[in-house]
Parts: sequence; C-alpha cells; structure tokens
Amino acid sequence: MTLYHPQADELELATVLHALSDPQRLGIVRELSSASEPQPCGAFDVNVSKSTCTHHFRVLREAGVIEQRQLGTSRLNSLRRDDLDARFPGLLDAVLAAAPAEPAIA
Amino acid sequence: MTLYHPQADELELATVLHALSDPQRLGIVRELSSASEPQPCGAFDVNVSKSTCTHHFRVLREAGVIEQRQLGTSRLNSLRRDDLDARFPGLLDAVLAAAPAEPAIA
DNA sequence: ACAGAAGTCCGATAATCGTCGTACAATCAA
DNA sequence: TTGATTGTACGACGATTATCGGACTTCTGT
Repeated sequence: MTLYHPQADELELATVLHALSDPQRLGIVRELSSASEPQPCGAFDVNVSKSTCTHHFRVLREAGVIEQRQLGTSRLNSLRRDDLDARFPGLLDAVLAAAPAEPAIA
Repeated sequence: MTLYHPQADELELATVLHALSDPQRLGIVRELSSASEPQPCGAFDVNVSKSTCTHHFRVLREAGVIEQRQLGTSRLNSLRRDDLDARFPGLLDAVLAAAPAEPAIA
C-alpha cells in the first residue's frame, strides 16, 4: 500500500489553500518549515486526538503540501517546498511569513 | 445598516485562506484583480444562483478580501489589495500569479 | 514471545459549507 | 405609479468537515 501523493504539476490552488486554511494544519506546516529534518507525526505540538491528527496529515498530503514517508512504525513528514514553489511561486513563503499567531492586539 | 468589514490589522490568515479556497470565489477575486474600477456583483462571470453569489461576496468581505460599497441598488466590489499586502505580503500576488484555470494537461 | 509505541482505519456526531428558490427591499427609468 | 433591475434575507437541503473513541496493524526492543 503506497501513500497517495499528487504530482507536482497536478497541485490545485483551491485544494492547497483549503489545506492551509485550518489553524491546526497551519501550525503543522509552520513547525515543519522550521525543522531541518523530516518529522514523525508525534513530534508536533497539536492539541487534538491521534485520529484527528492522522486526518490533518492526510489532508495536507493529498493536497500536495507535505510528503509522508514510512519508516518503521513512524511516518516522516516533510514540506514539499520545491514543488509548491514551482507550482505557486511565493505562496508558501507568503503564508509562512505571516505573523505566526495573529496576536489579538491586547 | 453598515456592512461589516474587518480592520486591516484584524485579518486572520486562516480566514483569508479559507475565503480564497473556493473556485467560485477565486474566480471573483481574479476578475476583480483585473478590473480597473469597482464592479457590481452582477458583472461577474459566476455560474451559480443570485443568492449563492451574495453568499460568496459576503464570505470574501467578512474575511477582509474585498470591500463592498453601496451605490444605488448596486453593491460595488473592490479588492482590498493594500490591506492584504500590508498584512500578508506577497500572498495575494502569489494567488493571482497561479495559473488562472489549472489546465488539465490535455 | 510479548509488551509498548506509532499511526491507521472505522464508524459516529455535531458543525459548517455551498447551493437553491422564494420572498422581500431599495432604487431607477418610463 | 408602475415595472424592471439589483441585490439581500430566510429557511432548507445535501455534502463535506473536524472531531472523537476504540479497535486494529506494524514495527521495535527486551
């Protein structure tokens, strides 16, 4: 059983934007962007259950935002930075450059 | 009755991304970006009913993507380009630069 | 062999979303 | 005033979504 990953030229803008439009997933992408190595799912600071976490990683993978590679019982996640940059230049950078946590202007 | 528009510094990334993650709304934003004047709702090439159209414009407005100003019976729509650029530099450009219609690689 | 760890898969549930039709309000032109 | 135009408001409907718990699979270490 191989994990579905869309090809670089198959990425759809609306799908990618939707994948990035959830706070949990946005957090995952941000953590991933600042990691030098692929990270297993458990390494993320996410406050939802395991099964919900699986769901979010699948949404990101099927949108083409991340790559998941199996290693033992772990699934290593990495950003598909090159593919995203090639298909939607500047998009990922703009998303990552946005204030990390929209401070509520106290 | 005044239309709700979020302040420039209140825009939330996830909300803006969600507003842009629908094909209909993406089309509206694209048409708006290539118009030199604010456009009334009826001027858009949208293949959904009037009420659905109203809904999409509201989502865009409440996310802070567009501004709506009443003029007679028309509601003039314009992109909040400056506010978006200030809050999320490069985001709108990246979205607009993406291939307009994801050609299905015939 | 066995227990723990890492994640998935399978419903289920409540919330949100996109869509519609119809009724309505406001303006403008004749 | 009458009628056309522009768009909203109000449900309603089906589809999708985010969330969960619990059972399950697969690997790893002892």
